[in-house]
Amino acid sequence: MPTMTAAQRRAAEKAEYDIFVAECPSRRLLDRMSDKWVTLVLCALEDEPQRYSQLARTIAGVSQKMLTQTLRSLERDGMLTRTVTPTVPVTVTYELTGLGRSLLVVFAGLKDWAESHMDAVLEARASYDSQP
Amino acid sequence: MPTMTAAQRRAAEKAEYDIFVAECPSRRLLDRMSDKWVTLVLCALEDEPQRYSQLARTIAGVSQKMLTQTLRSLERDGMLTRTVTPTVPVTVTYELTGLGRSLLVVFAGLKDWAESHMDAVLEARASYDSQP
DNA sequence: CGGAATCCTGCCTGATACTG
DNA sequence: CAGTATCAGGCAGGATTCCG
Repeated sequence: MPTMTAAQRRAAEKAEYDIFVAECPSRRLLDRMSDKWVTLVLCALEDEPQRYSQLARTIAGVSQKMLTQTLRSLERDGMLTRTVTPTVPVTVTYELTGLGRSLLVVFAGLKDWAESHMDAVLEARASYDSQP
Repeated sequence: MPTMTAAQRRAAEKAEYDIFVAECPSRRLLDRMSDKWVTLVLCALEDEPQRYSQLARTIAGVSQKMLTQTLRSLERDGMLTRTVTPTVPVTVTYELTGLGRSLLVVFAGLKDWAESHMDAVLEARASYDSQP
């Protein structure tokens, strides 16, 4: 439904850029960043620009379809640049932009958290599962 | 599944806690944290414990199914506690644990990024779309 | 109120084949 | 090498109904 209810419109006006409003661009952004492949692609490009096939190898388990789709959307959002070098065969290089790099900083925090708190999570999970 | 294949065990030994290995617990954690509802639930519980119906109202657009599913998984992972008060009708309260609160700090960074870089993304997107 | 159970739809995703 | 196109399936996720 393209129209908003009165309640939705009221909420939108009241708190612009509210992450809890589904229609808010900031929420859309959050949804996009929540994409599992987005995180991995950005992390893979952290140190240096990479070619398509390199990315495919680094990110184990991704299909070409998803990799291409993710790269396109990230390019569209200004997170990375796509450079085609007309060699034979053609060479395509992906590189983070400043914007993408700034997001990477946030993701780095996420990654650090995952690696340092994983034990606690596994413990909690085991404890939960052992209960009737 | 308690058992690992030889290949999985080899991968686990070779690069422990490698985010790019699909079988790695840290990757699993990342996948889970990438869940869009997880982010929103944790943000909703930031200030104070909330009841089920309060959460459903705060997080616009979530179905009961997804809300319940997300809450269960977060409880299992030790991110929040579920307290049942036997009133009539029953009252269920969800509250962040220390672990959950530590993750919230990371998410806060994500939220800030989304709200402060949204304009740049929208600009990049418009520029991308205007090209042939 | 706070779910659990059920059914059903769609799009996410993988596999395969083809192009430049 | 770096994709695009197509097909097919599986499961995420929504809507609905019922229960303690």
